[in-house]
Amino acid sequence: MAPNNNRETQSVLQHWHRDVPNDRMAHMVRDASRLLAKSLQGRLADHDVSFGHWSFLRILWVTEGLTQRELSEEAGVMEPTTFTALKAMEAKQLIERRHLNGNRRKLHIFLTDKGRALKDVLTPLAEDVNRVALAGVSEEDRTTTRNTLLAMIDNLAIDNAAESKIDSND
Amino acid sequence: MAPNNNRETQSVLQHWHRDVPNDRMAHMVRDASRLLAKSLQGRLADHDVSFGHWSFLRILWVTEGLTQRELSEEAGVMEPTTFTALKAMEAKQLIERRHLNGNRRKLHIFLTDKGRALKDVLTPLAEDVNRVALAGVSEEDRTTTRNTLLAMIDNLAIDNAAESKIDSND
DNA sequence: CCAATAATCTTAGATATATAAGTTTATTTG
DNA sequence: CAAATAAACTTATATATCTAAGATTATTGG
Repeated sequence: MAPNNNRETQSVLQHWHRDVPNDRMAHMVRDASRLLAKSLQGRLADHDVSFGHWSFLRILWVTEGLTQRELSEEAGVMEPTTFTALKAMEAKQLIERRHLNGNRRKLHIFLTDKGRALKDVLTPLAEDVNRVALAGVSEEDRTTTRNTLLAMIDNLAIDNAAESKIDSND
Repeated sequence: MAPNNNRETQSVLQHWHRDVPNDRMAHMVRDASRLLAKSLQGRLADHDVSFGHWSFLRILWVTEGLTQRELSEEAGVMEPTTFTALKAMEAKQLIERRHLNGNRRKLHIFLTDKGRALKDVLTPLAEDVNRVALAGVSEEDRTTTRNTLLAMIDNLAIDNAAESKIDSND
């Protein structure tokens, strides 16, 4: 069936089903991350929302009025990333950027009605991707995996902080 | 200790330690993936090798002479990505691109001595990152996590193939 | 209160990735 | 065997991300 695309699919599967060296967790995480992004992206594209914009919308649906810096921290990306995304989102009239209380440094971000309305449309798409991705995985294994990922995130955050400390010791 | 950087570190940790919704595995995978990349990148930078180049070197250390297309499949990336990386790697004299047997279409990739010699230098760095990332995680949990990731990769590869099939039905 | 410092946003430029479309070369088939 | 098709590489362009450095505005300490 469908001899057309699927070259990529096949090769990813082949790759991981051959031999997975015991010390290469990083590759699996990377592959999974790319595929997750692609799956969500495909669904979001139907609503003219990019993957990057979605990650900020998601935060704003919970809390409006955060500054760009706060949004960066919440999203776990650097400020220029946030800046670029928010400028584009402003142009698309998903958000507004406003100075509050006469503070001309901080920029607070608010959703437009359009941006707010997307919540009910897009949230199910992300849930769908998670559901598809985890099909056939037991609740117990999901929990274990979540804990492992959490441990990795902790370990690596510390490692990266240590690295950048060394760098600045020149 | 070091009140300088660590803002990022702190926020990533805070973020994940607050509340992890049951249906948001995707975010953890994405965060872990970014941090893994950053950790390795920091180590590779000392040897003037980028993260992208490393992923091709790694394949070539096992098998030289693959075509660009084969390398793309093995690395799990699209051909333009491979093309750009390999051109840069050729310029850095890490690889050579050669036509074989008079076939002027396929380009086969071979390591230079310089590229080959990097294996013993860089491999430990990747192993180091994996070791750091997984510190404190039991062998059993690692296996479970690997299996979950493998299931996710399988599920998503199928999902993406289905999506692109729908797209081409216009 | 004002000069130094810090915070915040912005700009510039790099890397890693993708999709879409173009070019060249091989292969297949009427 | 020549035209059509397919394979492989390349170019163009876009998105998501980063680091480094610049500009502006607040805050703080003498």
